Amino acid sequence: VGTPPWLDEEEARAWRSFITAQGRLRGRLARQLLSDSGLSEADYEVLVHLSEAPEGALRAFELGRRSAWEKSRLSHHLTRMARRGLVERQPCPTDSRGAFVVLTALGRSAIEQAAPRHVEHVREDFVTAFSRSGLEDLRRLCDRLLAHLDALEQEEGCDGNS
Amino acid sequence: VGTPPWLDEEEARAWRSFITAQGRLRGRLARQLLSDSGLSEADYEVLVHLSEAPEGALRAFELGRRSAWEKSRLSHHLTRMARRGLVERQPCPTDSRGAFVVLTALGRSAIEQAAPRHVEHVREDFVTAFSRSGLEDLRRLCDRLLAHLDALEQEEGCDGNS
DNA sequence: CAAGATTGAGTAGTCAATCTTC
DNA sequence: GAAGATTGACTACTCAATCTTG
Repeated sequence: VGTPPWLDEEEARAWRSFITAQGRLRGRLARQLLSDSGLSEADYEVLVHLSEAPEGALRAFELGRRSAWEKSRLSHHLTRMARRGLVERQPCPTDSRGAFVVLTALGRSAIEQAAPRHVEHVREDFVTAFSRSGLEDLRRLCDRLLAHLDALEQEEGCDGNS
Repeated sequence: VGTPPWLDEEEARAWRSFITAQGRLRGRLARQLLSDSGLSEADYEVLVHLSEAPEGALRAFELGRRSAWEKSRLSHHLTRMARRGLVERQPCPTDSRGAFVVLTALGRSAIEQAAPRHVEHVREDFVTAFSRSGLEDLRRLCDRLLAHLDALEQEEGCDGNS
C-alpha cells in the first residue's frame, strides 16, 4: 500500500490552522511595524542582525546566512536600504571579493526606536495568547517540525550524487 | 508597572521557532508545488476555491473573502491567471457591478493534476513530523492563536467610532 | 455615498546571467 | 573552477485613485 491519498479530518484541520494562524499573525505584525516605524519585516531583520554584530558590521554572506535569504534578494534589499540611508556598503580589506554591510547612525536609531514597540506587539499578538506551558508546547512542536525539515533536506543533499 | 519590556528566553524561543518553522515549510512546499505543477501558492489557492464551488464559478468578492486577500491583489492575480487560460471572467447577470470568476477546462485539469502531489508533500513535510496527539496539540494551539487575533481585531473594530 | 471591481505606480522577490577574486 | 557579490528582466503585492452600478 502507498500512503493514503488525502489528509483526514484532523490532519487537514491542523494544516489549515497552522497556515492561517501564521499568515494572520505575520500580516498583523508587519502592518503594525510598518505604521509604527516605517520599517518592513525585511528591513527589521537586517537591522537586528547588524545591530547585534560588533561595530554594527557584517559580511554580506554572513547576513545572508543568518536571515536565510537568497543572495540576490539580499543584494537588492541592501541597495534599497542604502538608498534610504539605513546601511552602507564597505569593501572588505582581507578579501577583495567581499563586502561589509555597516549600520549607519540613522539605521541604528531606527532599530532602537522600532524594537521596543515591535516586541510589545509580539507580546500582545502572540505571547499573551498562550499560557506558559502552551508556549512551551508550541515551541517543542515547531522545533520538531524544524528537525523534520532538516532531516528531509539532509536526505536530498546526498541524492543523486556519486 | 507596565508589561515587562523584553521577551524572556522561553517566549523568544517560542516566537522564533514558530516563525522560522512556518517560513521553511511554506518555502519548501511552494517550491515543490511550482516545480511539480507550475502553480504558485496563490494560483493553487484560487483554483482550490473555484474547484470546490458549484459549476467552478464564484463571485470575485466571494473568492476574496475566502482567501482573505486584498481585492486589488485578487484582481491582478486573476488577470494573470486569465492570461494563462486558467480562469475566465464573466459578467454577473443579477448585479451588473459584479464579476464571476470561472474555472476553465485547463484550470480544472491543472488543479486535478496538482492536488494529489501537493497533498502528498504536505503529508511528507508537515503531517509526518508529528504524532497524532502532537498534531492535535498543534491544531489546538493555532486555533487558540486565531481566536486571540479575532478578539484583538474585534476590539479595534469598535475603537474610536461614534 | 457604499459596494464591487479594476488600474497604475511603486516596491519586493526570484531566477539566470555576469563579474571579480580566491 | 568555485565563492562572494551584483545586475536585469520578470513576476508579484500594496496603496491610492478610479470607474460603475446599487
